[in-house]
Amino acid sequence: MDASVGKTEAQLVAARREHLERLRARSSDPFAQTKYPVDASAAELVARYAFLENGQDASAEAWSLAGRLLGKRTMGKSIFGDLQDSSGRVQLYVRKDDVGEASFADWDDLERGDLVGVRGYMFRSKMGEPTLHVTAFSVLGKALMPLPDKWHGLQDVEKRYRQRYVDLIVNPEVRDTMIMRSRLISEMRRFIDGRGFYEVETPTLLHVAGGAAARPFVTHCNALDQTMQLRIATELNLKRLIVAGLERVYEIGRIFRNEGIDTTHNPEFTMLELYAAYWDVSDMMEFNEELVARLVSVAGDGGDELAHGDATISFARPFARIEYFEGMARYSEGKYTRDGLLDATEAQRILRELGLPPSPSHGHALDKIFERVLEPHLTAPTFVTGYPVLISPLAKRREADPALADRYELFCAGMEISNAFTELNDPDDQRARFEAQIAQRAGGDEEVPEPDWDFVRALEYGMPPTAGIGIGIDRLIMLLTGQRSIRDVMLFPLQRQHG
RNA sequence: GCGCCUUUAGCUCAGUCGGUAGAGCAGCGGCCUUUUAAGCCGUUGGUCCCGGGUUCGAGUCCCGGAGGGCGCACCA
Repeated sequence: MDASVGKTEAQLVAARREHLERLRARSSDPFAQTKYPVDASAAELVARYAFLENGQDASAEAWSLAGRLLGKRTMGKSIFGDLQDSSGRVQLYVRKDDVGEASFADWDDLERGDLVGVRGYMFRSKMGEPTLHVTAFSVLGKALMPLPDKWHGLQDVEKRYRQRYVDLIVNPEVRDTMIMRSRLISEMRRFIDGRGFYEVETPTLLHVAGGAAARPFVTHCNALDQTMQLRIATELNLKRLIVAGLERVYEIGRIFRNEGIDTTHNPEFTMLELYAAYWDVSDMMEFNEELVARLVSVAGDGGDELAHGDATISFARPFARIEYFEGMARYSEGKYTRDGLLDATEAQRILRELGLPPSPSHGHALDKIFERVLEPHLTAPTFVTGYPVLISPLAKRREADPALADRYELFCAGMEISNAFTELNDPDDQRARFEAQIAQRAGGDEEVPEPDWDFVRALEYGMPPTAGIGIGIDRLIMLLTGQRSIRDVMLFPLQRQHG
């Protein structure tokens, strides 16, 4: 806890401790409670009794619910309160006549933030508010810390991230977003499981973090007395499982990349990777389109559109498709052609022309040009297909055009949503591409991973033709919930430790 | 790493030209048995992010530092 508690805050805490002692003195010790029989939720009750007219009650049916008291309006011998549980909020009404003098006195020592269990029946107040008329209650916990402003909630962004529990208590929109995230991931699993995939877990601690271009976090394993790296992708281990014959596998898990932090990057984030033996990239594209359409429907209340800023994005299928080099040419008025981009010297010249710094490698240059030239135009969901092999070290070549990989990326709102390809399963080609990466590393591109030679050996045992996909879950949730910062779709985003 | 913005009561925020700290909510004491940002009366509460400097005097101006946000750079 924060050691520097201000005087005002200390007084507020002291007052709450006095209330606690008074409750204990009347043998209603909040912290002595172990459980409470709950048979309803706030949202359920409000929905179930929607038919009640103003002033009408349903006193024949009693319900018990529990949650946090978020408001208290004392009117002499009666009290209105607001109870919040995980489903939402419902108003409470307590009368001295109903609960008795001794019990009513407990409410003097209850305040915003406390945890209560209540039993009673529903009615609709004169003003039309669905309300639980409380006939009995228990104090289930005491908040010793004062909650933020009841109207403005918690606005201080830093405190919201550092003390997310407070943010979630008082800011309903934050709760809604996090609950929607959970529902969307759950729906994603249901969709995938329904197609015969096994969910698997592969190691987070690795000797060589591969499968992507990123700097890893480095740590040390005491038992082995060896340096370890945190994974930057799950790709290579999942493909080992394809070699092993599991045929359809996926993992939803944390990935760690020791790089910058901004509105679309957090050092640890959640990735879905999925591999299907005997599929090719076009099977994956269809799967991807269906999955995204399904999630849009969940997030968008059954529709196929999502609000994005002031605009609306349609996810009506089929999504747009454009070839990588076609797109580059189109959005450069024909200046950046396939031949030019595939020439390392010309690619560096284009970088200069765009005012970008020189790249440590040809592949890096292509990515920079793509981000500048094409990506900003990809607002509607669009599959960009046919990536150059030189930036696709793990993808299979197109048979008809060996400079290109059978790969696509799905973009939306200027953000990369997924990356998929027919997997390279020729061990000799894979070994050659790893060797090319060693040269890139030597050339100064520190993002290029160290080769994982055991992965080549795995391919030497034979991997069936396979398609794979990676989806950055956090960015997808941002898109689906209309959040502008990755921190607003993560429960506990990374913050610098206080000095 | 660079630039801009920001940090005042538990929370949300004012604070003019440099003149010695304000409001609402919360809390505390009252009144009130259908209110809902309840209302009415009274009232407590401050490391103005930290450290220097200028000044008779700094929340305010200057320098340095820290946290946070945004943008750029970085980041498949």
